[in-house]
Amino acid sequence: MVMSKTSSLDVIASLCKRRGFIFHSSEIYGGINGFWDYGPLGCELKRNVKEDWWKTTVRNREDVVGLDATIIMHPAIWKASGHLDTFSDPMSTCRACKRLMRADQVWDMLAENPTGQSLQALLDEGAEAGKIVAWCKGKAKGLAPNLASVLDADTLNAAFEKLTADPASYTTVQAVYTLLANAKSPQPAVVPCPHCGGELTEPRPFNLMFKTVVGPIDDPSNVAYLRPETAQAIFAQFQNVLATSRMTVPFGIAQMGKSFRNEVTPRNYTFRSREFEQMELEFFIRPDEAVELICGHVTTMADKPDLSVPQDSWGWEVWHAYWVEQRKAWIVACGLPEDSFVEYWQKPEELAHYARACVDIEYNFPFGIQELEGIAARSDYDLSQHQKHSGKSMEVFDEPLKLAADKLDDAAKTAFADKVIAEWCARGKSEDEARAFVFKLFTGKYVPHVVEPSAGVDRMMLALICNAYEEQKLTDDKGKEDTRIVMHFSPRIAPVKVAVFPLLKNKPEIYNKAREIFEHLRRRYAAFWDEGGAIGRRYRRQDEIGTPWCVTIDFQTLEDDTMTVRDRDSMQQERLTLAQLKEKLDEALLV
RNA sequence: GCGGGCGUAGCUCAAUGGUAGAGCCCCAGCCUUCCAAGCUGGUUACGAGGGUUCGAUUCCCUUCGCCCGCUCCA
Repeated sequence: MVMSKTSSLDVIASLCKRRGFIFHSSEIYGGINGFWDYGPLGCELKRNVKEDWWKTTVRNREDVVGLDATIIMHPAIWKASGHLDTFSDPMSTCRACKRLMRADQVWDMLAENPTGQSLQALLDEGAEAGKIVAWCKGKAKGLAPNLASVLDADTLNAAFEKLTADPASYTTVQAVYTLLANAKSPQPAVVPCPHCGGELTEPRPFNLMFKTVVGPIDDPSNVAYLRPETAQAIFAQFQNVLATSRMTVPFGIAQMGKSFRNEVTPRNYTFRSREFEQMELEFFIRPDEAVELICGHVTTMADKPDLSVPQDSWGWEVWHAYWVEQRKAWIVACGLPEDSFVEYWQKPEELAHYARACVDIEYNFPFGIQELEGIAARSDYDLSQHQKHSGKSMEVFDEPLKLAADKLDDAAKTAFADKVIAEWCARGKSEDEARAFVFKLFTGKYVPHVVEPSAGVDRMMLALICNAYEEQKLTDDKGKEDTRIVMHFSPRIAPVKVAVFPLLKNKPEIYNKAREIFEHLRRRYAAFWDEGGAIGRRYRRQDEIGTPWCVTIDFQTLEDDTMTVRDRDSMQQERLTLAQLKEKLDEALLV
């Protein structure tokens, strides 16, 4: 058997369409970029992935509860989270060198690049018009070749006249650079590209969040956004969940649902879609200082802890590592082999300013190694932001912490406070901030920290589909070659679990017995009935959609109630009774 | 958003300034005692809009989508 695992995305996309996994959204109207629909099999697969995640993350645990919040929320949430600022920068493109850049960063970029620094040096020497002209005729040809004064002698002359007539107006790099681009141009002045001197387009709003209007009046005061991530609702509803779920820190809140991002470049099939679905968990933990007060010490990764069962003494670092392991275990359970993905620990300089650590789980897609899921240790950033912006307390009261603090005498408290203040100051925080935090801690209160495993449903599905796809070259007994396409989905996520065939459809006794068995099985498992064509063809059809087992009812079934159970991957057959078959399925499918 | 390439049936691909064809898939029927067998019949396409032309799937323009690169990426 010759196997081929390296398949292009085109071949996979073609199968997905042919068999009803994935369609392009709005296809009859020409499609719409960055939006994809799941067909009959795709939606079963998606449902299975989500249910498996939910069961593993929420139902099978005692320390995680769920939330299902709205997609449209108060716009202040996105102000507090930082999305409104970071997702909506006006962008300009250079007409000459085609670079895209944030309009508000143009002058900073110039100041930091060789062109700006070269000009600054000229100004520092006391910029005379003649020197600037010489610069345009010399150095600038390499640094800013598309600058109007470099390209065009008339513009350069006009610039010279203005520099000579009014030197006081041209004392900054920005003023001179702008003049060199605009000396002869009609109004309005253009902004020159910091990279090449070419003309930038007008800044265009580049909103990565989808905007909408709440209520019938289309007015800026009614603007709201489709959420760019599901996580923020969890923070916004944190106190409600805490108050009603009878949970205490450490515990988690999970949510699955649609999110929307106006991606610059939707690319790579469903990988980067504008409408996508997330599975996010916010797992709230005690700050390390609280752990220390309660347990007397904080377990870190240096202690090489056993990560299988959570412990009270774990600090954020261990909790983070724990969730990385949990998430990897789930991914493997869904059918992605351990060696098909990599765990990438972001380097300190790559981390967002509030993040303490972030691990990307990356899968080796046909188009490259790309992120499936991220597990971030986000400190108390999110809850603190919402506390600040909403004015509502995001603190919890931690009884064991209060009891532990009460046992300390004043001297011990002072010593502890001094230690924490020193640590905080070493991390660049203010002494006042640290003191306030410790004071709260002694009363049993703090804003919880959070570890956030955030996975993309669609990315997971794409990885599962890519991983499952295989073309096998088979040679039969007579030496005839044949290609078998198999989707090796794990039974847990396979869209159809079991297919039922009557060996012959024109023999009523077999047919009726098969229907009876099918009706029995379908009530418990996603089952599929197929009576069309030869038996081999029916097996191959199921291979292509990844059905793990096919059962065939034949004459022997009528005698001893056994049926042929054919395994997708090995193509081996065995005879089982209905009870034995159910046992086999239950064992493989239990999450 | 820019540059380049590409859009013909569900899929993979032909041909053509003058009625668009194949293989596979799919559907119905016959046949069939375990791996895409056979026979009969059937559905389905020039991405969209405009222009040139007696006539455009073919030439031109616009648009939409896909692919590659650039750019961007809490």
